[in-house]
Amino acid sequence: MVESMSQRAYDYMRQKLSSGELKPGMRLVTRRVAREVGGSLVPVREALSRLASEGLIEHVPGGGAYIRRMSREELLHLYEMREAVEPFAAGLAAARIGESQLGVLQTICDEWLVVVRAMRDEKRPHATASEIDLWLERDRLYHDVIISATGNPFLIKVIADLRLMERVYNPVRRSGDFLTLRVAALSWRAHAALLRALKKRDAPLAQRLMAEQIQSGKRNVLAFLDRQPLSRR
Amino acid sequence: MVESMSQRAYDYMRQKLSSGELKPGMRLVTRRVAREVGGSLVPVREALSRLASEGLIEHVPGGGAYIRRMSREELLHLYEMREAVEPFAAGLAAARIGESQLGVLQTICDEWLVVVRAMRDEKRPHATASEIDLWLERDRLYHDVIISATGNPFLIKVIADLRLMERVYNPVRRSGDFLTLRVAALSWRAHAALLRALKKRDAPLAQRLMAEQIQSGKRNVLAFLDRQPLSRR
DNA sequence: TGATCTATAATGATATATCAATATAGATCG
DNA sequence: CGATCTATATTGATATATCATTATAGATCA
Repeated sequence: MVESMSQRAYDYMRQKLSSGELKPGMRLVTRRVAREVGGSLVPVREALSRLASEGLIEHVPGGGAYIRRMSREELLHLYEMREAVEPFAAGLAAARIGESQLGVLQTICDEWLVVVRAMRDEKRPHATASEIDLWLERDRLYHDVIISATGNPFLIKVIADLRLMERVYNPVRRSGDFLTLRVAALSWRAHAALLRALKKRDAPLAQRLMAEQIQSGKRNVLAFLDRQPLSRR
Repeated sequence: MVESMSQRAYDYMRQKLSSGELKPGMRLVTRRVAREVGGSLVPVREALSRLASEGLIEHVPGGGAYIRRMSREELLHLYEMREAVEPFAAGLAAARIGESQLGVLQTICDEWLVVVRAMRDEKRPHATASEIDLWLERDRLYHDVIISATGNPFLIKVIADLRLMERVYNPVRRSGDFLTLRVAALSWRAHAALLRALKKRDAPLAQRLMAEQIQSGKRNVLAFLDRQPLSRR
């Protein structure tokens, strides 16, 4: 057993949350999870305790564990929290990021640009499924690089948790056709601008650009929610 | 049983951390904790998992749980994290705090002023033990009030954890004679200035003043550490 | 005496068992 | 046929048991 059962159960649940397989409101039955990861109840409960502490699941006393639901108000609080820490992290990263990490970011921006140009040249208003997968995977990597560049484990942990929540609760990214040419082009421009700020070591600018990215994300989510009927499940 | 064993064990450990009874590097023996709280191993392990997730304890695989140690560098990261969130919270609080909460803060500042004047009039360079207790207890309350005023549960949880860490790892407050007349007077002035900013609903000023408070705290800790020989235990 | 080896105890990690509360599905009755 | 009642199963929460590893204390021997 290379890693503990507790850790395996924890990773298993995070993975399922990250992939979108576990959706808000779903019940987590301890024995079922234990069977799925091939362990017993104790390590699974430990994993669920950790996830509850991170705010991803909710324990109803005597009534089991559920993937946390998030009201519109709570979603706003989530974005508010991200506005507190992620721009701050971007500012730190501007001072601390290394050349090789900047190279990774540049590569990601180049890949995005390829997608944007393909969509424009082929006059496609929406990205393909594989383009969306690439886009989102690179988005995770891009932000991971910046956050890691702060070198601050507290910041890294908190932001990782917030970003996982964002993936669980942001309904936009699950909508399938969110990546329009317009959205892709704007997103590419914003990330490229942030990269330029990091290269120039311009901390205040990097901070401001990251704040704008988050606020833009928040606006998108709110607009989406307002178009949507009340969420089911 | 009004609360779950798991919660009781968790509260028990947080209490012991908060009071300073548990110090960095100490080993936590599951069976011993279980006996102390009157439960069994399972809920205690759940509580320890939560605390580990919060960064307060460290699990050495196969080797037990220890109160986390924090290097000078990690302590700097802790303060850096606080600089990210607490000033932000103070800025939000300036917009959202209610009149009654402002009244609580005013009362606390008044109590502090009484202590400062007593020390000055009686020409005592150091506070008494009971004055220190009062001072620290009101300091906790003061900051709790501000953080709660944000109304943002994410922010509240993260800052509560950071402040608990600060209590565990800040060696200054455990030194007994930290509350000199000078320190008390400066601290009172800083907190009173922040309160004025909150009353004026001046978010940028509140944010800046909170940042200065944290930076000042950081300087104190660093100066203390530099005067200190290598920490024992 | 001092070093090493061994038996014992302590401990972490996990598995299994227990018990009460809750949900579920039949069965019974009006 | 529908409502209610009861037996059964499921589940959460906790306790206890098991097993491997590590620490500890004697005991043995050079």
